[in-house]
Amino acid sequence: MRSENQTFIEAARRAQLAQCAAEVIAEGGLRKASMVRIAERAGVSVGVISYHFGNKAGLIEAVVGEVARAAVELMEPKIVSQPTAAAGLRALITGNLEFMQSHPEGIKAVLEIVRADAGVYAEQGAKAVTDVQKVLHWGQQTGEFRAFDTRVMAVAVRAAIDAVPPLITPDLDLTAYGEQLADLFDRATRKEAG
Amino acid sequence: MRSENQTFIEAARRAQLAQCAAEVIAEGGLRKASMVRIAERAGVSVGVISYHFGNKAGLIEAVVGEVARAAVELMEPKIVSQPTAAAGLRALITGNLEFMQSHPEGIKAVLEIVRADAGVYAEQGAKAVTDVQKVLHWGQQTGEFRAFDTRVMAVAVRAAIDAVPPLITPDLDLTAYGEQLADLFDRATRKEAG
Amino acid sequence: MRSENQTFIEAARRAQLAQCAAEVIAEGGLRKASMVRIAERAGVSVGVISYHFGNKAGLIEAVVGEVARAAVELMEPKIVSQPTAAAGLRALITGNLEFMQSHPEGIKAVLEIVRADAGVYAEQGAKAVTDVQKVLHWGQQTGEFRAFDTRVMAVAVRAAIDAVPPLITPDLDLTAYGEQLADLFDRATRKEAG
Amino acid sequence: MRSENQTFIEAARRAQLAQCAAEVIAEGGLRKASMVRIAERAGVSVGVISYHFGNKAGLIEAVVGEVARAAVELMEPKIVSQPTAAAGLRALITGNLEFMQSHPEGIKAVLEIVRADAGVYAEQGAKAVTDVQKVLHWGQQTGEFRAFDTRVMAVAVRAAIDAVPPLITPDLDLTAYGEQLADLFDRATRKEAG
DNA sequence: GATGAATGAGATTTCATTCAT
DNA sequence: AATGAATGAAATCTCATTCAT
Repeated sequence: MRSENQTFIEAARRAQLAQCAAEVIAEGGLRKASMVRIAERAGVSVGVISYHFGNKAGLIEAVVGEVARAAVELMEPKIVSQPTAAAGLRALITGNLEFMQSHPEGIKAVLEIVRADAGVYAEQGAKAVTDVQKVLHWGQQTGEFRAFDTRVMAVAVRAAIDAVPPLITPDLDLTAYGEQLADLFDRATRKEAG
Repeated sequence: MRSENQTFIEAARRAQLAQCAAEVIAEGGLRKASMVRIAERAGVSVGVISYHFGNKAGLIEAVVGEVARAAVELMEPKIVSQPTAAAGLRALITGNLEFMQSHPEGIKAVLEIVRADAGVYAEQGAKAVTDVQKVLHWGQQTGEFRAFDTRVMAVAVRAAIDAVPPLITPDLDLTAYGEQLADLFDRATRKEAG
Repeated sequence: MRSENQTFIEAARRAQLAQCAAEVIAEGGLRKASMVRIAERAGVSVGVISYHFGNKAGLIEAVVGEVARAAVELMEPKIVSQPTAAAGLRALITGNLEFMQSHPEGIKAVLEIVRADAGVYAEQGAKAVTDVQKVLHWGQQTGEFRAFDTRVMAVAVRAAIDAVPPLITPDLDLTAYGEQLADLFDRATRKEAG
Repeated sequence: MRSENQTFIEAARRAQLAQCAAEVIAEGGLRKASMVRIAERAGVSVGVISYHFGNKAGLIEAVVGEVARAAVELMEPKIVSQPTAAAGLRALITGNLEFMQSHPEGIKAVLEIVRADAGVYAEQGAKAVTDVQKVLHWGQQTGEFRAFDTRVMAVAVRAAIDAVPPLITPDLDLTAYGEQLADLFDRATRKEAG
């Protein structure tokens, strides 16, 4: 019971610190997100971060991990439950934008991180593309989608989605944006006379 | 003849240093592109960079400036000479990819810079989008293009293009990639039964 | 007890570093007083200074602040408690020299700083003169002092005082020096046949 | 004839460069007076300074030398030709201020230099004081002056004079200032019932 | 578990000086 | 004589990391 409690506290602490880190990164970019600033935001001293995450890389990894986990959790069921590939692609796009709505700092931070440490996160970046590619293959095999290079299309979808976070303002209607983007790629992928 | 010669040497040195900077940035990202590394690549001492560009910001500006100038020079005439907006959009996309073919390090470096110093280059980034938007407006006014949010579409076009440089390898056929991308946005923009 | 202790350590460290800085500046001038030299004198690494004072300007400010506070504390009551302006002027002069006796490095350092960063400390320099000027006005209004340009006199008093620190040696009798200087300005200011 | 001509050009060049250096130092202080800035002011390249003066120290020395020579030339005859020590002291003070009138940049520059490199110019500084002291001794021996510590008085005179250059503005009446200062020290030095 | 003082490496910038042309 | 490109040292500042308490 004691260790469970401790583990719980530990997990909560890690989540809190990761959240603070995400906020700081989202606001000022990765370069300005020093350990001191993150610690200040969390109201703790720098040593705490080292204690919980080993080093800065560990913290960054945790930020990415938390957001990725939440993203997959939210979006995956929505996509795979769709009856058609076209609906799956639409769900993928709108699901991503919904996620941005609910986790704007998290997604901004992760994009900052992935872009700055492209080398380290190459694998994650590649997976983000192949996940899209799977849906595209699905649609080509069912005959819903026309013939096109799935990699080119997947990269474009991914890029179009990842371009959104920096545009987010209180005024931006992400639902409408998602519909526009989904229409865009619906037309780009489907066979001629839908 | 003497001063011309000296000006020539000066210009050559600047070009050489800017080229080295672009290479280092393209390879390792902006964060790892310290003055020391750039100077080492060029085979000179760090002071030389300060001497020619004043400071690091001056060097970075020079890199961006050179690439931007070359890019506009190559692409603008191609786009504006097109008879239709659809052809203009295709030219914009394929022109960009052609430019990447000839200046891969330059374009990689500039994208790194613009993303890392988003604040400083916000204007340039916005212009890159509005330039696309102009072509889209043109097509909507001639009736070639369907109704869509031009900002969403322009951002997607720009993002799809800017996603390419990191993918470049000796094996990648940029011409084919360009045709695929142009087809993608051709279908995404045109009226139903073209 | 713990936090008080820590605050105490922090304050002691700051005072120690400010003292070391003052010594180094007093000995070799501000130009030679690099962070490295000051840190060496204190037996710590350079980063410690940034840690405690933010940057070099912060350290310098601290040196000036400490000395100025101590100087005002020591001298102000002595001057304002005098019954006549003549006695006030004498107290001002001898008080300054007494302070030099007890804080020779501090006063040397501050004079170095104020002279080197004339622009930054223009206000402080001006105040040092107007403080003298006030006493002179007082004497002219009570009729103790003859008519003279109080600015010229005040500048001369201030300059004569500030010229002393570089002359300080173990042999120099500052009390006698103070009496001589006070006599000088007593005669310079008073009405003809006192 | 050739070498004389060359020597003449050489001397003119040196004087011009020293003048430019004095101006730059007077305007921005010694710290901002880099070789590049001085060379720019003179419209030549940095190498020229090294060529003519060996190094920066040589240039600085030349600046001090030129001003000192001009000052002595102007003031010495005025002082020694006075019939009384009191008149001599007055001439010393007003002569110095007249010199500031005609060579404001030179005198500002020299004061900057002497203060910054106090160690190097200790001798010159000492001489400036003993020159005053000689006049004071003279007055004490003739009985014009009262008994006082000539060193204290001389330092005060020198300090009061050297405090003036930073105060110079187009509005400041240096002649009036000189009279005030001369009156001050006249009263400070003379016997009781003048 | 937490603190925060201290370290030391790395980056930029400035500058006097040198030297080939 | 003059130029100006290049060097190399010195200085400041920022930070991730470590460690005694």
